[in-house]
Amino acid sequence: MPWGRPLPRAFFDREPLAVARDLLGRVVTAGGVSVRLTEVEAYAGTADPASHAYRGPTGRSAVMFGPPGHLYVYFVYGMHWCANLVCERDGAAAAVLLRGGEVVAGQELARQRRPAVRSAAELARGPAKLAGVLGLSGADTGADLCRPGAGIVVSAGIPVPEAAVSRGPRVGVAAAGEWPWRFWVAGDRTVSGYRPAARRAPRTTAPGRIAPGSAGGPG
DNA sequence: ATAACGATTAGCT
DNA sequence: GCTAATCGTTATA
Repeated sequence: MPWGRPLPRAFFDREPLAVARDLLGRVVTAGGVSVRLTEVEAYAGTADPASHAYRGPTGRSAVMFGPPGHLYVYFVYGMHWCANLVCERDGAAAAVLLRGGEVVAGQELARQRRPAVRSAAELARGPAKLAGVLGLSGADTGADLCRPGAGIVVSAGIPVPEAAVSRGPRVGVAAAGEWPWRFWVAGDRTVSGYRPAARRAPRTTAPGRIAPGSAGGPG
């Protein structure tokens, strides 16, 4: 592998802010494609209103409560997958969302997986595109990235010096959106643009209607 | 059982 | 810049 040794589990067994900052420049390899990370976001489990783990373990967030160095892939907007790396000790529920990066190997495969993309810089710009070019989906949740011979790995890559690291609020996050827990490589074209949380559309259906079948359905 | 919503993207103006 | 697409997860009844 040309991207150096896979990162040890101890790398992920730290608070998410430290892991997120140190993930910049590292290389994620999966499904025949490698991406060098340029943009990530930290999520801090039960202490973080924006985290999927905020309200305690559920079927979806269970893997976040497990040991570090595992993959958490979730489905959103009815069509996209986004990939996280679980951090902190077993029992804590922190994770880092992979938001952007540069495709450094397997570009042809990546193009096949994202036919709509026009430029190389755009291939893995945005969390769903990044997970998409790597071929990740819910089936990969729970994968152990630190096991010898793992099919999905995070390699040492080339760490980013402090002077090149920028930090600011997380993208598209309503609750606790102002927390500056997003890290990116300053000026890099593979970093997605900032977007505040989407405004909710006004209600179109009147509230308080009685659902059909609610009175006398099958037991 | 059911409504509301989402850590987004692509396509169009 | 604006918004349709599309469905699993969650909270609530």
